[in-house]
Amino acid sequence: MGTFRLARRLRAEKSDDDLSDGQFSVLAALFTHGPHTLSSLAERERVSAPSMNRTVGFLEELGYLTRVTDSEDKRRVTITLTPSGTDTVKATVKKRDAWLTHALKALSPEDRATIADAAAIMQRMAER
Amino acid sequence: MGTFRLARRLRAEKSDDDLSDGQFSVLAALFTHGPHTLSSLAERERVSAPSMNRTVGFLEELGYLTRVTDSEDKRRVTITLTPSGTDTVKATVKKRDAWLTHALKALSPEDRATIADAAAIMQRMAER
DNA sequence: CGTAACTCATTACCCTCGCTAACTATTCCC
DNA sequence: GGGAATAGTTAGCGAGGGTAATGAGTTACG
Repeated sequence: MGTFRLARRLRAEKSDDDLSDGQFSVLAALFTHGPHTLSSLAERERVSAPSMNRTVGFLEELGYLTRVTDSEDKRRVTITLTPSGTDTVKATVKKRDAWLTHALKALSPEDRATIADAAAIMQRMAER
Repeated sequence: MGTFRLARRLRAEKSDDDLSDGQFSVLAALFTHGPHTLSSLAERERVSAPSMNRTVGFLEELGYLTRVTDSEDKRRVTITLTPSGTDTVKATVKKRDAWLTHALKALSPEDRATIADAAAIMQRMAER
């Protein structure tokens, strides 16, 4: 179960970010997959709706996203990245890559390729 | 950052266990690496001493391990798996493997090999 | 057409598990 | 012998997850 330990390690590494993993992950999802409703976000991140609601609320306060109630179905709320949110995603990706790329540089090209392949496979597994 | 999502997925999958990841991880460490002191366990799991202390306390209450103060250095405490703890490790490993092996069976042998290699590399990275 | 059932978001509250700070007991060393 | 260092522990905080309950809006149907 070294995966958990690596996750903890990664988490520790980006420490002086203002955003937690879950928070950033939401911004990233909005960035790569466009606007979502609350529940679709919750489902995508495999988290309960109330949890996602809190995360979204936090990100809204920071001005990274906006909630707009749908005009057709007023129960629904459309969550969209603000320009500031988009900037943050780009900046954070860059920052986070720093440690990883540093760590990856210490590996052989073969190892790097292995990691990349495995990442793709894991992605598919997680989305199953 | 699909790694976090996979970790969450794995976590969800073993849900009706009585042990959390961290708790099980401690038992597994004792199982594979033998008795530890509190601080060595904390360091191995990359967790603070108080956190590890709580986890160990919990596992002690369940009768999975014992604390014995060292006779030479009475500050130190030796933490050892009980037979019940050993059984639990074996049983839990078996149970946890179920979902993973199921998921892995859906992959091609090449993919499985990739995952295995990557796991080894990640292990090394996490322990750096 | 009106009401019952359902759906989406939200609020209230709790639990787990991480942390730091502070304390105790023991050992080290001068 | 007494101060510094070390191992474990206790106390208390915060982040982030969960479930239950509520409110508002929509849909189904008698």
